[in-house]
Amino acid sequence: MKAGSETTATLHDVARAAGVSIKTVSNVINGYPHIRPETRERVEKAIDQLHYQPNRAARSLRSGRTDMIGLIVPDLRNPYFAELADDVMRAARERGFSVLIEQFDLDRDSELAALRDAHLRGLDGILHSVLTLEQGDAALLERVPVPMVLLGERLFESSRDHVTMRNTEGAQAATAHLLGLGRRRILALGSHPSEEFGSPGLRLQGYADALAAAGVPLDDSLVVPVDLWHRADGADAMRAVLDTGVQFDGIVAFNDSLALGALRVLLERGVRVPEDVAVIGFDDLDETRYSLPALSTINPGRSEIARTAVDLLVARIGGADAEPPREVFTDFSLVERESTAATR
Amino acid sequence: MKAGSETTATLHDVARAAGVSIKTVSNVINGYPHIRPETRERVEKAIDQLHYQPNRAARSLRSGRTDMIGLIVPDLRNPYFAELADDVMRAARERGFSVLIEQFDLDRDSELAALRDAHLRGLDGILHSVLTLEQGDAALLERVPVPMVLLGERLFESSRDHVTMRNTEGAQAATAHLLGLGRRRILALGSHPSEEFGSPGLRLQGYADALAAAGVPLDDSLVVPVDLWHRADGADAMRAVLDTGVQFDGIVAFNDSLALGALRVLLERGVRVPEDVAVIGFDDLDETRYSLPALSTINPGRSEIARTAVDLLVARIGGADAEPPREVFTDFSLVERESTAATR
DNA sequence: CTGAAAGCGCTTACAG
DNA sequence: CTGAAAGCGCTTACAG
Repeated sequence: MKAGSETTATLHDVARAAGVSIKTVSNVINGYPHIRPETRERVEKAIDQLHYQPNRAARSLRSGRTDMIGLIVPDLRNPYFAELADDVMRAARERGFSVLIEQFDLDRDSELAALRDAHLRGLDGILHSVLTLEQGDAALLERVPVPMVLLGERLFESSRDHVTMRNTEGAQAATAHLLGLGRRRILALGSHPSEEFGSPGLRLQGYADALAAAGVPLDDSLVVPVDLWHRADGADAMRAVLDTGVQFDGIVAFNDSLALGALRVLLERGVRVPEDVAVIGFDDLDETRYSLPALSTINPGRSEIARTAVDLLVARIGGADAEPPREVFTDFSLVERESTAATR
Repeated sequence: MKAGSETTATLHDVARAAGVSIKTVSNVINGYPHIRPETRERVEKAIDQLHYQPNRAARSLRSGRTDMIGLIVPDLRNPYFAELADDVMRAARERGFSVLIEQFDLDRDSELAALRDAHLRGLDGILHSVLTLEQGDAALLERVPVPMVLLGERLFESSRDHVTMRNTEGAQAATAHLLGLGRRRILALGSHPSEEFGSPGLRLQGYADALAAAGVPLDDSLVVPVDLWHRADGADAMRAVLDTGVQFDGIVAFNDSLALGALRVLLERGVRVPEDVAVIGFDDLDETRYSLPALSTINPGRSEIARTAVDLLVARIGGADAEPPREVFTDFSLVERESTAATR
């Protein structure tokens, strides 16, 4: 054993240096009580001198835990998921977990592949942000060999916990907000006609509910399907709508990216926001504060979603694995900014 | 051994089911040649039936590898780092590695803490996006127990590989572009007066170089310090500049977020872009395509930075650990969009 | 081409 | 309060 050697010290090296058994060193490291102060001190000194850091693979092999959770999300270029990842990492860290992120690229095959990935076996648990999973995939979810919590809309029954916002109520609040400004021809931007459930379907439902409650008939020409919810798609859809000549005085966009894309086109075409058209989005992305005009939006409580999901997962990891799956809805709030300021 | 048992199969279970030794199973899994086809087939069948997945902790303990690399970045709310993380994950995956992301929250203590984190020991290598590290921290970098590649400006000498863009040349190109449009009073937005090196210092140098080359004297009142480079900071700085009454006809913002924040304030105040003021940023964030007007910017070759850094790291992990540290500069390009369109 | 055995570095009953 | 020993599930020389 050379002083200053580059080779990594093990528990045995520390034990030898401190003149105790490896059990005692392990006890000190893992914070067990009932160790004589002078023993503890000697061990800690040896740890410092040798720059000892436990071998995580050995610890995991023995304990069966890795203190890592996986976060499976569509992609981090989408600011919603980047901000979600940030929130999840903060919540996980508070609970003593690191986060391994896996992207899956917006298509179904890629999403399924992520759930079959062998890496899952090396994680204590998985947070999965659902995009295309459906009832037929429930069996696949059962086969994931670790605890798992789903984020986003529950499209199906499964044995897994699940955390989501109140999509329908959020969209209803957004629509009611525009109705309260006196708007009557409100575009619903981002529907997915083929999906009854999932965020698009639920948000469309909320839109319809709000109209019904206000006695405003639903005009199908105001419901605009947009397949992907990126900014470019919102811009494209907005151009198409303007080109048809359909009249409207408000927009409920089903996410902020769509709203921001639409905003850009409206301004480009000389449509004034909010004077001519009031616009509200969904997600409360950081950048909605800085768009021109600043975008009103539904804050889905993303931090709370992250915290709740991590807590549920940690509980499962901690042994609450037999309990029935839980479904948690988080609170949302309406954020009023310039794009829906009163103008009349 | 119950059929359909929930307990996880091990190599021994597979070996027993296939009637071979665990060595043979291991050989099949790790793709060694020279296995009789029928043996391989029997083993593969047993693996399928038992849903066998290797225990990664055991594999790591034995092999000394985890097939995971760490990515240490300031924070994912910043779109630059979210897009970088995306690029790094794609590059890593191609090389067979997963990515564990660690954020460090923009302050020095947090950045240093990330480098001391015990989790590093469980990774095959580290990619670290430098924010505040300086010469005095070189010793700390030596102590990181795994291969490491630094991203971003090299502020100091160390024994680690390093990948960055040509900051000075990029800023020079951006400034020259505005000069080429006939602009003469060009704001430099985002300087850090106390830092001579690092991105802010190098970009300011490029700005100064371009002015000098064009014979335009540098006016200190046009060099605007901005501490943080978030959109809100760009907006605040822009308001402050407009309030002083300083005249200008161009802006070189030291990153896109600053540019986007400034853009918002300019439009709010009725300043026309690019007619009154031409604006160019730095980073080529996805959203610069969709701002109003679309933002010209310097594309730093982020994907190439990510790929290069991952490749260097993988080479170190693969044993090229004795070679002297390499410094790699990636190519940038100037992306012309509406915010610097010719108007005269 | 395949097998028996050692050992990676921990944690955890089991003793004392 | 501390020690000696087993064993987590792999990979890897070493034999044959």
